[in-house]
Order: sequence, then C-alpha cells, then structure tokens
Amino acid sequence: MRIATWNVNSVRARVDRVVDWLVREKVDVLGMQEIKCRPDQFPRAQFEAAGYHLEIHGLNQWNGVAFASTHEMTDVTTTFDGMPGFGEPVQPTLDGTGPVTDTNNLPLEARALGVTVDGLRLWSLYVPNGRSLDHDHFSYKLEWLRALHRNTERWLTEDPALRLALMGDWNIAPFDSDMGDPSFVPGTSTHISEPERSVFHSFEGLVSDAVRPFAPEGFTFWDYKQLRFPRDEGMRIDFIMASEAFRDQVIAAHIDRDERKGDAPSDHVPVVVDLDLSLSDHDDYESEDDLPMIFG
DNA sequence: ATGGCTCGTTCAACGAGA
Repeated sequence: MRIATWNVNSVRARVDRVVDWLVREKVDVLGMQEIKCRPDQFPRAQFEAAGYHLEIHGLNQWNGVAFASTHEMTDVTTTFDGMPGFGEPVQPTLDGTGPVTDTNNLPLEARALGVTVDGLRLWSLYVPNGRSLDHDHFSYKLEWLRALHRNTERWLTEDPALRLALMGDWNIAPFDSDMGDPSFVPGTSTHISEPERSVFHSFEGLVSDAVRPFAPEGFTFWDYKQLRFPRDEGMRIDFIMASEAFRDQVIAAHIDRDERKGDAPSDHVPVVVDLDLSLSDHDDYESEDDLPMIFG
C-alpha cells in the first residue's frame, strides 16, 4: 500500500500533474494540502475518472486539505480538540451555517482532515506558516501544534496499537540539515526557531518520521524565487510522522524530487511511504523470549 | 534595501505563501 502527502499549491492549477502522478506512481492514498478551493470548486471528475474517492475540506481560496484514495475512507473529521482559529473574531451561528469558531470566536481554518483507511488513521495537515517571529500567526502556529500534540497523546493512550500517520506540510525544518535556503536566518526566521523545533521534537515518542530512515537526505520544498531549485537551496518541511504500529509496516519511503521539475510544478514535492499491511506487529524481544512461538 | 515567483480574486494590485 502506497501512501503519500503533497502540498499541491492549488489543486485546480495542478490537477493534471497530480492525477498523472497518482496513476503513474500507483498511489493508493494521497493527503493534499493547499488545495486553495472549496469542495464545490474541486476538480473531482479527473480524480474520479482515475479511480479515486475524495474527501475535501476547503473554506475559501486559502489553505484547504483533501484526501484522494482508491480505498474507502471512513471517520472523516476536520478538527481536533482545542484547535485554535485565526483572524477576526466572529460570532458562531446556532444553525451551523456560519463559520466554525474556537472558544475565542476566531474562525477555524481548513488545515486538518482525518480519515480512516484500511484501519490506518491518516491526517492531512497544513500547519500554519507563522509569517514572522513577532506575528500573531506565529503564536497561532505554536498553539495549533500544541493542540495537535495533546490530541495525539490522547489517541495513542486510548489505543497504543493505533496505526497513526500525521502527514503534511509541517512548516518546520527540524534539523539544521533540513534548511538549505539562505534567506532563512537563525534567530530571525520562522521554520528554524527554537520554539518551533521544540514543539516538533515534542512529538517524538508519540510519532516519528517514517521517511527519514529510508531517505536521510533531501528537501521537500524549494521557493519559486531566486533559482532555489536549480541551486538545491530547499527545505525539508513535509513529513509523515507515524506511530510505532504504523512504522512497523513501512517497507520503503522516498521523496519524489522529480515532481519539482517540468511545467508548472508545485513548490513542494510528494513524500511517499510504502506499507506491507500483512506484516505482523513489531517483535517484542522480551515477549519473544518469554513466549515461544506456537504454530497452529 | 528591495525584490525576486506563483496562485486566487478578479482586471489591478494585493494577500499569502516559506
């Protein structure tokens, strides 16, 4: 089973490339970010003609997340507990027709979509950018991630065997080697600051990077400006962070750098994991010693 | 010091991205 995440930077501008890639690479499930449209504007026909079901969460021209899957998707959710909103305060409407807000009456954005596929719990996540260290968007970014962390902790406490993947554009370069764009300066830039890296690393122990063991090098984003791609001055900010039970079934992973080439690419490339769902649970050496295998 | 690209909205610049 092949699962991928891709910040497509407008699904309407990129639909041909995205669907071509899905078919060519035989991808079973794709989590997309920055679809930049509402569900009624989503180019459904091309995905469906290629055999994909869709789940779409988009409110306007900003953000937006979606899943395309050849397998059935269930338990679709667009928020997690305590997810903060951003922007001008608005009053929520009782009939549910207006914007959904947080406890401060700030509108929730379309940045998260959870689905269950073949028993795998998958999230397509578009973490807020932060904009600058002194911007309201930066504290929003940190609080959004802290809320996600609290939920992740709860999900895995309730079910330690949950096969969970938090995949998407995390908008953080967690290690120095993940930042190759010289316009990002330590101490003054987002994506590499101590609080961002700290909250990213706080997820370790709950989920960890399912791709890096198979792809230790490589960026997932290159700015459109200043020849960043030809110079390979990119950033690694797109991750599939997975629980241990999920990682036990991962047999390969890669970053599809070639998707940054050619006509009208997204500025991000797909990040891919391959799973063997028939693999049994990770061997626990203690229990293996204690309990000899019994063949029925 | 500034802009550099790209997209959506909508036709002229601007917000947002990272």
